[in-house]
Amino acid sequence: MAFSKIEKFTKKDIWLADIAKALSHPARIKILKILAGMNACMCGDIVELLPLSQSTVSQHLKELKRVGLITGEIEGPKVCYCINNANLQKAKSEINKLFNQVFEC
Amino acid sequence: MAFSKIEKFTKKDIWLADIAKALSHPARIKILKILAGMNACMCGDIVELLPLSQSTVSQHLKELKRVGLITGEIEGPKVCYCINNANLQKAKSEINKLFNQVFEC
DNA sequence: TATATCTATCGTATATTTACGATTAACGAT
DNA sequence: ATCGTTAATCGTAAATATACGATAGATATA
Repeated sequence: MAFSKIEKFTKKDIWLADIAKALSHPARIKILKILAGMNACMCGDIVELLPLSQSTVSQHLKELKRVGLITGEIEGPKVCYCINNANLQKAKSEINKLFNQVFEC
Repeated sequence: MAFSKIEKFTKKDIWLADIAKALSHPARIKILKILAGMNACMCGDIVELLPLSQSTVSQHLKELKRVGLITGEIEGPKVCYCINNANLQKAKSEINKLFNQVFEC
């Protein structure tokens, strides 16, 4: 790769691509669904619901947190993960906007 | 990585992740917007609109074609790329479904 | 205070992605 | 038939992602 060319694109496109990247692994899709199904937030029993090790799940959670789709609050010895509804809403609407923009061809 | 665990997830989640992966680079987001702006399909002058080499753009086009978001028809010595509206529509609605599913928490 | 539990991080191995230049293949025009 | 144009593919290098076990840090409980 020598050097990444990512900085040559618009902030918006970089942001959209970054959200898409966070959604680009089935484990992370599943984590979002699990967190939704719990309706209150929940801690890392997520690990038991995924066919992956604790450390790998932790990495996937970190990636979702990085783009702001979830939050993780320390609660005693556990960590309580939640969907970040505001950011999810923003992601949804921006992705929709992209699709609509691409449709009008 | 030793072995990928992707086959341990549902077909639907794998498919969603795959679409997201195709959208996970700003060059591919921009390519979709370019193709939309042309409203008829167009050939690889896309290259001139991107800060990337011809071979790199070709790889990005291949990735978008792989997941079916665009089509590429040979037209003489050129290749004419188009948005695949049906597949784009499907992607849009499934991603929306995912977001709505995750919201109801 | 010692112990058990939970989760992030470190170190590491392997796979995949990104990017480029060079080459090849396919075609139209001369 | 040759030449120029277009775009895919090959070979390669470097960056990033995926996955795990081991370890470390934080905390609740005994």
